[in-house]
Amino acid sequence: MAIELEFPDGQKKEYPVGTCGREVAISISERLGKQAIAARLNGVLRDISTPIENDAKIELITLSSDDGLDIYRHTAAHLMAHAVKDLYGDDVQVTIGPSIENGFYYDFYSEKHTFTPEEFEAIEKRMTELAAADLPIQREEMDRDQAIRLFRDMGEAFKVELIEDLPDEKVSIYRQDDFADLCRGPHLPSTKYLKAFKLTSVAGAYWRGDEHKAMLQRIYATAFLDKKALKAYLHKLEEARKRDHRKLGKELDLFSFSEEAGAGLVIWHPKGALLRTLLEDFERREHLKRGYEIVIGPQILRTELWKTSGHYNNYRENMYFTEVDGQSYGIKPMNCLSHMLIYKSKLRSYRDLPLRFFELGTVHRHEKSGVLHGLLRVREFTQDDAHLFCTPDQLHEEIKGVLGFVQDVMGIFGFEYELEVSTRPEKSIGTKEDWDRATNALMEALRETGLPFDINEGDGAFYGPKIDVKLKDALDRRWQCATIQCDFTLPERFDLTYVGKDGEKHRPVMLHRVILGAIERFVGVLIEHFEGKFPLWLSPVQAVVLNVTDNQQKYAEKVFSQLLDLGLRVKKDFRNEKLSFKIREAQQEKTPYMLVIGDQEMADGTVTPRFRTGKNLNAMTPADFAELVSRECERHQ
RNA sequence: GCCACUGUAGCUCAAUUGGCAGAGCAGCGGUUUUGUAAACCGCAGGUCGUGGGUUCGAAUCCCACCGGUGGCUCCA
Repeated sequence: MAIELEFPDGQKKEYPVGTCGREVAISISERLGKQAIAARLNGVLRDISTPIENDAKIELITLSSDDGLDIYRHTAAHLMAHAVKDLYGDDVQVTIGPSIENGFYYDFYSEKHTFTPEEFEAIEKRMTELAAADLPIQREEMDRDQAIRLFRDMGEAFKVELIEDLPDEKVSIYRQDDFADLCRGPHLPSTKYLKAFKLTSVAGAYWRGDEHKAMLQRIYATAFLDKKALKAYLHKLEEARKRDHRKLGKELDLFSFSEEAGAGLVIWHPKGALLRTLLEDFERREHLKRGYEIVIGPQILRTELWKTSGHYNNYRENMYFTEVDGQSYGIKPMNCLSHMLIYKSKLRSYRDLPLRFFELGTVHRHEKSGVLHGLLRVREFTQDDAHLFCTPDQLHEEIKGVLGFVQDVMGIFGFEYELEVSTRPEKSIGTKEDWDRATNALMEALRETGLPFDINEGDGAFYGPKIDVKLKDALDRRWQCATIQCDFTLPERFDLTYVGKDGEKHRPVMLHRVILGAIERFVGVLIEHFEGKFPLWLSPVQAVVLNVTDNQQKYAEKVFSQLLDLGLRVKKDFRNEKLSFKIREAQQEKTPYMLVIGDQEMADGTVTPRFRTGKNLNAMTPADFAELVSRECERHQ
């Protein structure tokens, strides 16, 4: 029997026959300063105490690794459940509690008790006591039936249900003191390792993620290896809250929502509307550059057409309907229909393809009330939507073109993003050949760009596979923005054709795609990304003219109108206030440039620009300043 | 939609266990003419989200509805 050990630093070592696994692990862990808390045994994560019975390849896991931290948090989840059971006993049933990014959660079920944040401190206190008690955490394997009996006797019905659904004959449970939990593991050897955790929120969650099943109470918590890291994380959260787009949207007077207008409907104020317009102008330019044609369709289309497209059957509960002259109309939740009508408006030849129809299309979707979230989830929004129609041969190049477009645009804004390919779901239409061809086209194009991507098996639309692009917001939440979707149904349902070289009719391939996604959502992510300090080319107000006293007002007016004429987005503040007061306000509005005009500037025919970082430039003429601004804007576009 | 929490002046927040609704900022009127993040004085501003109910009396307790927050399910 031979054991090959791999240390966290990559160093490897062989151990001789006959060595007991536990001893090896412990002795190694001692050599590492007791840092090893788990091990990857022949590729599988296991407890550090796992006995080794055969030849084995062991990779030691320390807390400083991602796996280690994950195990740490998972054990912390058990600790929380343990504390909750200690405090609330049989009033509360345990269910599951995994580790997540930055922490963990545990779902509890109770008819008698509702958790509130006021109780967090008491739970944390109990957790700290249990951790300090240095309780050994022991794994135990038992037969399914035995485990079912065990948890049934404990009154843990949810655990019983879990075990009943497990395929294995043997299940493992973890014990610490009198607390036992069904768990695959692995876990830390003892509770004493847990040093820094904090309960953060309580929320509802469906049992097994099914909205028809019981509603559980989920307690979210964060956990780090030490108090310092925990504090740093909490500080980061605090900072993130400061850049919340809902807060900044109000402070910067960009947009609002109105209870009177209705939920999920954005009201764009002058500065927000200008920001949005600048984005839209940018989009039109970028699309025209890439061979897209701008089109515009109606906001409502007859319900019959939504029946043809399949939306009436598959998407009706998300749609709004209205009646005109006794005819039923559907308010569009998507822009594809009119684009297809344009395609169908005349006979198409293979020579016409690819066709790329672009529309800044406003859509309405009846989103469930509970999901609305600032600009990130609304009921009326505008997509930078395009539909590409091409021959099967062109598909690959078209997808590559869109991916390149996405890369360019994300680069301009400096966004981090993740890519996912979603493959065929169970409920879907189209032939296997269609799906394979399209999925391969998506993946091949992605491989050629060299960007890393994940595969989301079975998560495609029912009509075709897709690539999703997810941006990260200030709280590290992912928001889907860009998406590229292949569609086999709509060309079929609408009988779209083109005449091929052979003179025969063929079916074009259709791609739905958006780059920013929804302008509303994108603006929301953008606000958080830049913390409201938009780059000059996107700033609704690029500069504000400030006079020091009334004495320079006439000259300042002249400068102001000159800059307006030169195309700058400029405001003036000639109020009878101290300069420092006006600068403070301009700073709070995050205006990029403040143009100070005092007697000196008036005498020289100049302005002194102050950037929002606090940096002053040398005095310059208004024309030179306008030149500087336009140069700076060009760099970003 | 579901679970929990929540709604007071334009904004940010107060209001002892039910007993006359308050502050700062913003606004308005004065004074002040000011050089890089807050000059000073005064005035005005609210049917306490809406509608019911309990009570001698409700911002406060109960119910319904409309919003919002944190999640879940769903999604751009």
